[in-house]
Amino acid sequence: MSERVVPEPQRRRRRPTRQGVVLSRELIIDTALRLIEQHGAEALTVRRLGAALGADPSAVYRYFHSTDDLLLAIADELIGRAQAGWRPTGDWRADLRAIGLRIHTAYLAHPQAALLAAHRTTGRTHETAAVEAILGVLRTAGFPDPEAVAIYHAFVDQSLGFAALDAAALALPAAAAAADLQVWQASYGRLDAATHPHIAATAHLLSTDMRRSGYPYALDLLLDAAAARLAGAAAAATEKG
Amino acid sequence: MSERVVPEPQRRRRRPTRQGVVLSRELIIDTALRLIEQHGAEALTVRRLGAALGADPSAVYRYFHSTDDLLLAIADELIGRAQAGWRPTGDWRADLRAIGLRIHTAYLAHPQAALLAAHRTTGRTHETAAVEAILGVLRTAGFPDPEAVAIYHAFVDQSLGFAALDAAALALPAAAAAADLQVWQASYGRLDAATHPHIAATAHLLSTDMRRSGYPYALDLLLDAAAARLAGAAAAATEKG
DNA sequence: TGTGCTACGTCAACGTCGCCGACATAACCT
DNA sequence: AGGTTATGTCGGCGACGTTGACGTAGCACA
Repeated sequence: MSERVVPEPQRRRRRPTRQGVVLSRELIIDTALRLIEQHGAEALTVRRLGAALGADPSAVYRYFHSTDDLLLAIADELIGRAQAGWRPTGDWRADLRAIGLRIHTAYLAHPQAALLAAHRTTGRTHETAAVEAILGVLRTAGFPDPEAVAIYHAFVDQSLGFAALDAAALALPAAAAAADLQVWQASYGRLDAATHPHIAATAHLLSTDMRRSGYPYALDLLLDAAAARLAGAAAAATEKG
Repeated sequence: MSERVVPEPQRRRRRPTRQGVVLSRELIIDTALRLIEQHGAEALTVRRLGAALGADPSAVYRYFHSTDDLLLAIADELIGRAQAGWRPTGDWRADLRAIGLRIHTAYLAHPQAALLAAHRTTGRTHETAAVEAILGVLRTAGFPDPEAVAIYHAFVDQSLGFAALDAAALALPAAAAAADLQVWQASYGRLDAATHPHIAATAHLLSTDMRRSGYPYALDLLLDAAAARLAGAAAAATEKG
């Protein structure tokens, strides 16, 4: 086989499939995303994708080297969607909060792809744009460079980490996901107060709280701490100068 | 079939396999961890596990209902190793910091397994013990229950999220990992100051900072914010009472 | 020491998966 | 109009998780 995939710009012969569909990378990515969205993460198999497209499953390999290649392409699409239309307001805290929540929700909209995407450094245009935007918010807010970089690092990795964690939970097969949720009511709700007093005292709070993502609260904690450090840096500068 | 698995305490007939190995849940878990460690996460299949054990693959189903069941057992084992030997000191902040770092390092010791396990709720003994310990630290420190639960949630998911993220980086094939690191020097180091002023101004800081995990710093930020909220709650209580 | 029960290791098989080599044909170029 | 070749289709390979049936070896009890 050696090279089955032809780069998109060189494609010229758009032969329709037996069922009359004209394939393209874009169409395949959109169809894959729709498949994940409608029928769950485990529905994305090459055979099912072929069926959904109205083409032989192996036709997908004319456009992507492997399913991993396809998933990375989907991931790249997600990064673009997360950033689309964002503009800074000048309020650093509100801006960072908005960016964080955007990343989180964009990834969670397509958990399967998020799992693969979250931990890679691509260096591509969408990524560099995001890095520049976040650093810009921090530096114009008045954070000294070393602090700005450290907070940038913590902020981004926390966002991606939570996104990956929450995406993974969503990407679970339905049965496993239900079981995981059930644990908080079943197991933790019935633990003996003698052996596990703290869990017993807060079981009702736990079972409702663990249903939601912990990200928004964690994000607020991070922004709180950052604000405190900014105030500290400003005070030190005033005192000194 | 209905029930193939016999609970561990009721096992009595320890028949060796054809190759002379005496199976047990513990042996299977250890072997699975070793398999993942040596040959990557994708090497954990029932067939390969059987081969590594010196037993028929289906023998695994005498000890675990499914591969997911096995995975949960592995996850709980990792939690157990993280907590092994930990004792509270009475200083809530130091205690939480120690637990967080323990979780992080325990998962990073088995990056491939961490990737599979970090996002599961097991409800098993090691996990409940860890939950009880963390909640205990927070509640005896004086956090009101709702706040204790919220901070618990943020703390745990932050630890697991970073663990998963950093584990993923460690688990990458050597070539891909090197490429990812290189990006920070190559791509980001050469961006034009006109189009990306903030990155250009901090490129040297970025390339050194992104080499390390952002977790310790993010953890400190979280603890800072928690301490501030505890102080606020204490002040409100004093004022009121 | 012998006998019966059954836990547990083994075997073969099912349906699914990703992926690939070979083939056929329609779209384009000249 | 004819040749080239990109691209859709077909059949099949090896691996996957999982299961039902089978046999045998270990234990309990005599």
